[in-house]
Amino acid sequence: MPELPEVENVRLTLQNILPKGSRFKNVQLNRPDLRFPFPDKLAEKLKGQTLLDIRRRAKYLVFETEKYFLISHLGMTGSWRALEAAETHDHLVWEFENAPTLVFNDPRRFGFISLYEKSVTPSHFVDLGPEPLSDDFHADYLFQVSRKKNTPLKSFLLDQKTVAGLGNIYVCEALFMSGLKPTRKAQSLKQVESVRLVKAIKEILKQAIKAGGSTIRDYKNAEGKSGEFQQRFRVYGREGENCRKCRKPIRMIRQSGRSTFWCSQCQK
DNA sequence: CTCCGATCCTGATGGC
DNA sequence: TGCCATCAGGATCGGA
Repeated sequence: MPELPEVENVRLTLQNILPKGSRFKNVQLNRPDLRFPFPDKLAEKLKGQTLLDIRRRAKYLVFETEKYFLISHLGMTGSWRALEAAETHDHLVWEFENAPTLVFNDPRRFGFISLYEKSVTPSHFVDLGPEPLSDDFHADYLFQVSRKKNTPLKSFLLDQKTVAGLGNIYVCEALFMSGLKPTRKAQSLKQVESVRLVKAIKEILKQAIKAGGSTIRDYKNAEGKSGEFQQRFRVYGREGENCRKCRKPIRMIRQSGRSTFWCSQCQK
């Protein structure tokens, strides 16, 4: 489900729901695990903790309390939302002293929650590449890390070590916007092309964040609102439809088990 | 080390 | 209507 723009919108809406200083009153686990077991003694540890900030790194949400970084990954179908009252079949329920109850639900259970003392760097973050919207992500960087990479551009950009936060939708859209063919080897990237590609990635992500992310099927932010960016897709999910630029039919191929959508006329 | 396929899991959808 | 196959926004693991 959620790539960087969706997770960023979940973060923004969570910030509206939970003011800084909200204190955990009760934590209820309705099953022992999601993708991984819930952290040991999660409920006991969180009770009484005060929420200091809600951040995002790549596709991870980071809840900061006095003692902990609590990491939430949404997998494909994970969602946070505010509830008026408790009593629910959701997987995780958080009650606060002075804020609405928050629930996490994840039908496919590819998401997870983990908890770290603040002195520890969460293991999920160790091998992550730069944030795509930060100054650390620039054309020289992308050009350098693409040298000797024999993998297709598509897989290269999906790899969170290259740049952290892109998923299937935004990789397809960024490759279209920059006019690059998804099957090309990463090492074939020219310097001028890496400039175009970095610009396209930043542009697409900014537009998508502003549009509230993309809702293909069931994505909603924490306030229950769907995204709008799917209305502006140029290639994703448009197999057989005409390219908005050249009118040639959009193609779909399979790369590393994922669908790739692209235009054979516009992308070289 | 690099790269790819298989895998975790449920639910929605389309063909017969 | 019912049943089965296919597909899905992600990340990790193991083998080639």
